[in-house]
Amino acid sequence: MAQSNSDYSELHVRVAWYYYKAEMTQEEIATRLGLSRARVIKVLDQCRQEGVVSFHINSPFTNCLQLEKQVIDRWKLRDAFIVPAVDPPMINRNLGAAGAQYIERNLSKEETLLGFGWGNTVSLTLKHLSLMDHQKVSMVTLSGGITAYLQNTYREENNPLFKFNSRFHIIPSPLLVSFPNTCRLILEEPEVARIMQLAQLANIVVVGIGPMSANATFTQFGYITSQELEILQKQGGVGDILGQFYDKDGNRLDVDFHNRLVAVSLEKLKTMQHVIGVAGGAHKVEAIKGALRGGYIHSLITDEKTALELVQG
Amino acid sequence: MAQSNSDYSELHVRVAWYYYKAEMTQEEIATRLGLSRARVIKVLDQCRQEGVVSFHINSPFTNCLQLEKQVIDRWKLRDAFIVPAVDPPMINRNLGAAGAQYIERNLSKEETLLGFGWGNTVSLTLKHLSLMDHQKVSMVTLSGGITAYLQNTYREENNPLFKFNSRFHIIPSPLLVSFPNTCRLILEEPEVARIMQLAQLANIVVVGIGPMSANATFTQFGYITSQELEILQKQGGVGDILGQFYDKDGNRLDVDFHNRLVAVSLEKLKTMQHVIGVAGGAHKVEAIKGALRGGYIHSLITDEKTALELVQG
DNA sequence: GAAAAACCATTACAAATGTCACCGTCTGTA
DNA sequence: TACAGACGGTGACATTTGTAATGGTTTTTC
Repeated sequence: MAQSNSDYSELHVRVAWYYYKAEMTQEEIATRLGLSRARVIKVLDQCRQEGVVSFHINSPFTNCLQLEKQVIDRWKLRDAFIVPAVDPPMINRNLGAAGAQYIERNLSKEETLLGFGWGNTVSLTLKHLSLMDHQKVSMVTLSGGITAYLQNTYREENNPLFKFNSRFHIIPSPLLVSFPNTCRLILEEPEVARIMQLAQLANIVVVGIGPMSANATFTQFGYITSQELEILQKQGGVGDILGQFYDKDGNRLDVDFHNRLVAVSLEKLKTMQHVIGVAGGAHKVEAIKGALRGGYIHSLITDEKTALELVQG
Repeated sequence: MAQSNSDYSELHVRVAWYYYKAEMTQEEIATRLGLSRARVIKVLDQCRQEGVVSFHINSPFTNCLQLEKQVIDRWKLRDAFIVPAVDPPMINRNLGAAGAQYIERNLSKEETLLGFGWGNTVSLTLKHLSLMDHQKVSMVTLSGGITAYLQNTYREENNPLFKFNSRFHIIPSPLLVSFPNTCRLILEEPEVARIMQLAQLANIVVVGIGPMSANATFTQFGYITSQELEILQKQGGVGDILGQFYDKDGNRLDVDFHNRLVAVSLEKLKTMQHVIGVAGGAHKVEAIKGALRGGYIHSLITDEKTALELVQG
């Protein structure tokens, strides 16, 4: 019954099924399959990690729906998905799970192209996405800086890039380069230009929203020095999307290093089909408001606490 | 934050989210929400029961896929979904879970009409279907005999009939009546005829396959006496779909009580868009083979063990 | 072909989860 | 007012799940 090459996931699917669908205990499963209980535990762990099993929370009537409505109305959004708040260290994990569930349920049967922005939350969303064996999904990045997508993965096989049968199109370049000139040249490279054009066709785009602070992923990655950060703040910057900073009204700042970024421009982002912002946490509220005022995102995924601040502000 | 009337599910969604997505322990959840741990356990139970949370098993590469292919080829099916086998008493539960997951993943974004046949497995499928708040789903029955759909539910609010925002169209009649004449009159009733016509439009139809034995749900419900059963067996009957018996080649038997059934006929079933049979267990193998030979179903959902018998036979 | 690494069973223990019996509170009813 | 019944908290206990240490076996690597 076991198959040579597919043994690995064969076992995983089987264990996951027995545990989550047939509601057998781990001990029963171990006995039945001739494994140690410890092994069953490990396999189940991997199943959750790698999306062999995924949990969906369906609210039949209302949950944060009340709040969702308020946020949608107040900010003229297309859609909002608001999930229960968790404590700070876990916020991004939580939002990643939220983003993934949102995407999964909004995936149509048709061929879909998913666009992904840069950042920790986005990367976590990617991580939580379950392998969708039966769906035709391709993915494309909206910026350079591939490493950021990989930071939250454990091993190679567990890499989101491999989760999809279909293509993963990555802009082959760093996110930020040293000279505007280099940047221009990279953007003109056919291989790069091709992917950025492809990105325009994405059906769903997920972007993170970066706050204006020293502990933002963006600054922590060393893309911005603390002096530069100060300058940006002086110019009224409140946050960034795809590395591009804007003020509280959402106007893109006119700063040097925007010319050194390899990323889809905010202008182009505005023309895309469905841009979803995933962000939350007290320190991001101003950044989110700016993004909303700038009209860069159509839908917002966030947590309760943040959402409350967005409607009360 | 809590809302008067929606308190009930509000809490449920919150607890489920914290447990399954944020991976908090029950104790943490209890503390955070000011509940007893026992309560959290109960709420989680209800969440699983009522589909507030649902588990999906996604096989990235292969699982029983090998077998699925074989079954599809051998019987010229459109699709097959084969899940790990469990021990006899749990078979139907398992198949119900399988049926539900299959439907959920095959639901398109568009308005969908689901048709449901009669029987225990079908009823369990219905029970496992998660409330799909964002999907437009209507349901329609293919036969009389409403009670069968309710046998596996616990309380009123937990009733599948209420799971769907949208309409649930039920043929208002018993499954079997005493005289062919009564039957004819019922079928001519506009209210009945209307729904049976509607059923023709179903995008997906799920039917059970009944075996030819005294402990089949059909006989246990008292629709058939043991003498009648014997007669049917003598005539070559191997199983039934929607109360209609057929022989091993799938030819519908010519027996009296088919004229007393309020159900979509097998002939009409054959013209439907996508008919899915859900059935498994050693005692059903012959019935399933008959159904396959008769061409009554396009796709089959079953378990490994049964599938093996189907390809080896 | 030997050392290193990966894998897995086993065991014992710790933590989380599930069950139960008991109790108080609140609500509707006679 | 009294009483029944639903609900939910509490604490003891049983079961299940998770973790870590040990040791044997297989696979990889040089």
